[in-house]
Amino acid sequence: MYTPKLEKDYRNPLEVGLAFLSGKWTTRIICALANEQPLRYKALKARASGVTDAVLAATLKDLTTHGIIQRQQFNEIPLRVEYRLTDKGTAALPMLKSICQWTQQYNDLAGQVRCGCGQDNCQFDLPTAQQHS
Amino acid sequence: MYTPKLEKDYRNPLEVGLAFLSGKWTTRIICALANEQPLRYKALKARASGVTDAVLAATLKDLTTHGIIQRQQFNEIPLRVEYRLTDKGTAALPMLKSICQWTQQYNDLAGQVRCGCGQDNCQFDLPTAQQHS
DNA sequence: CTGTATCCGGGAGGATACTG
DNA sequence: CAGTATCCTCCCGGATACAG
Repeated sequence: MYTPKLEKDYRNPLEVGLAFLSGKWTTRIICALANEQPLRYKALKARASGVTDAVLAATLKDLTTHGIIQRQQFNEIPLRVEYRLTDKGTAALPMLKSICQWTQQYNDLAGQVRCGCGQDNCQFDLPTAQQHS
Repeated sequence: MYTPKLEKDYRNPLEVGLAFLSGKWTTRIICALANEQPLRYKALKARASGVTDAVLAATLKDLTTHGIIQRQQFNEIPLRVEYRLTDKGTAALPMLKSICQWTQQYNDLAGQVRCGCGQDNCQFDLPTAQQHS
């Protein structure tokens, strides 16, 4: 189990918000859930390609703790767990969108970056610049 | 000098944009410049209280490289350097604002976090929740 | 005054093995 | 199926000393 030693030094809400999104897999999970809900653990792992169980589980727990996603467990055999965005998580989407747009508007990223979540309608999978201009 | 060994794995513009803002002092410098322009090196250091020269210089160079701030050097004795936001940097402010608002709306941060930039009119110094509701 | 060079610690994130 | 336990690597950010 990981427990931080040093205290964070947040000086305004902006930094707190940024900290929520700073995890390597955080936005990828939000992205996946924004396109398809609910998703099971295994489905999330497939969409966040490259993540290991240890890191995925930690990220999901973190997002759940912060109230961005919701965990629903069904005690079946085999075990089934479904994740979906909370209202807070859904409310974050326009914010993420604005970051995405700013980046595209001021950088030449044409064709260089794709979401890779595997969903054709992924709203963060925007390969061409100025798509939203 | 620091040179990264592993390549970053950006999958969409969102992650690229987030990476710009991920430095510990990045938003603090943008915040300070948003309230007062131009600012000299020493003034920036005072406003981003706690930063060391090595880290401040690295952050400024990074922001300059990414076209978010502009560096103007006057070859006087003693040396004078002024920093200000570029158009790209200014365009980032609404985006930062949206992050700030989302955080405040969905978290109880009343009185807990302040910018500390020392400017009375700092637009990121928002101590009470729902200030923008 | 405005930085750079160098060294260093801590922690996020990853690999692997194992479990209810 | 859906995780946890443990160990480990890599690099960001900080301290200090020094330079143009």
